[in-house]
Amino acid sequence: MNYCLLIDCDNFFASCEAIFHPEYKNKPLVVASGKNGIVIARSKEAKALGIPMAAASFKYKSLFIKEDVITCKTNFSLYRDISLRIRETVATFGFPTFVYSVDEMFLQIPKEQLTEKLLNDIQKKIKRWTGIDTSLGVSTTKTLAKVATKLAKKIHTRRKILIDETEINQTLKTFPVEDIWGIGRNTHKKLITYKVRSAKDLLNKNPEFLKKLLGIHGLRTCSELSGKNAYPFFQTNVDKSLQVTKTFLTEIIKISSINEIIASFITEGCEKLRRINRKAAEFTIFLQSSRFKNNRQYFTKTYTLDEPSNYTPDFLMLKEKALSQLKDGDISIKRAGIGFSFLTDSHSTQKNLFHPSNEKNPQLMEILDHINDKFGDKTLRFASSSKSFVKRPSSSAKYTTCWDDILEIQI
DNA sequence: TCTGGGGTCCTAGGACCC
DNA sequence: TCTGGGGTCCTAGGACCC
Repeated sequence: MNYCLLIDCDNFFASCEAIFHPEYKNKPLVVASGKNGIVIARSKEAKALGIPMAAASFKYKSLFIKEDVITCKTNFSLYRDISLRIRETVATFGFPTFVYSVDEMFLQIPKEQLTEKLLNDIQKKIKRWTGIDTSLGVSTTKTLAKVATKLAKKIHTRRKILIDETEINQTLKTFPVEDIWGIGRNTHKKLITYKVRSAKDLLNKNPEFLKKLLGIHGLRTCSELSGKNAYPFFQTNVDKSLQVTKTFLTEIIKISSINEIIASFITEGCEKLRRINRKAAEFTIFLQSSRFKNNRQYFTKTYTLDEPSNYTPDFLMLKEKALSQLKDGDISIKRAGIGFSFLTDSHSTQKNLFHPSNEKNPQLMEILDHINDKFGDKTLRFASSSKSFVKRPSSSAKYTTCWDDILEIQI
């Protein structure tokens, strides 16, 4: 029998920013999603100042100034790379591992091998090899391991083994239902009307009621809370869809501008597809007006391709088709994006019998990717895509993934 | 004035078939 | 006037996660 260990990186994005800036240590720091974006990560000190998650940063500007809060713009290539290093570090312990997100992973630990010392060793090694602090929670199911991790974050060791049945029971009595993994805002609202406030209250409801109110999710959550695994340890790790979306600083009404922007998204998305050796059979373009205003407008077009593709011009053509239906001012666009779905392996794609593909030159894309890899993004680009459609506030350097950004130190 | 950007899975209802 | 029943598949939208 195995236990389930969840490793959760503390304040992950904020901690990543601090790795290469010792002067950021023990200072309030937030990572925001753009110039006026929302706060998506906070250091311990920033949390203590009462800055909530997902706060619109412009609303907290004066607090940021008053308290000397360091604000960083997201630097995902850095976070991804640090995440990869953490995985490599954890792999040295040799337990089956399922990576759940950029800052969380589950490990299967055989019952007889679980000790406080093991957990301590894992934490220490990750800290030493990557500079990141972690919280560890152990229990019998993933959902309970999540509960344990929540508890761990309140303990100074940041470790919690929650396997004793009586203790689990006691814990669930006071564990807020909205903190359970899988219970979101909407479900919480529903549950409150039935006076379900703690995890235990949820467990006490009968299955038929739960199925009706929350669907299959509710049943699974309950089963996990009672110690029965409802999710396989290894879940699919293959991407099923891929998106590129952006929210703009100001609204866009000119179709020619949106044309360029979507073309850039397509270029970026197709590069991603080729990097992960995937082709898409379905393609979506969407444009949206601001979600904070009345009269929300949407424009969505989905195309099914005759044959899966990751050849940029295929999608640029579909974009022409979609956007030709619009004229300036039809919609004031605050957010736009594209999505690829029904991804298949690019080496074994199904050909279409009735629409034989015109011979595309995959080498062309290979060369393009190669040149851009070597000489930097957008060295070579399609004329229809804009070179840079937003002035990006600068992120921290790509310390670990870009030769030009490698840190120089004097000793 | 300014409010990420990715993902996954499930469900209800319509279309369609025999 | 009266017009079945059971099944599958597809899709949009909703809920959740980080």
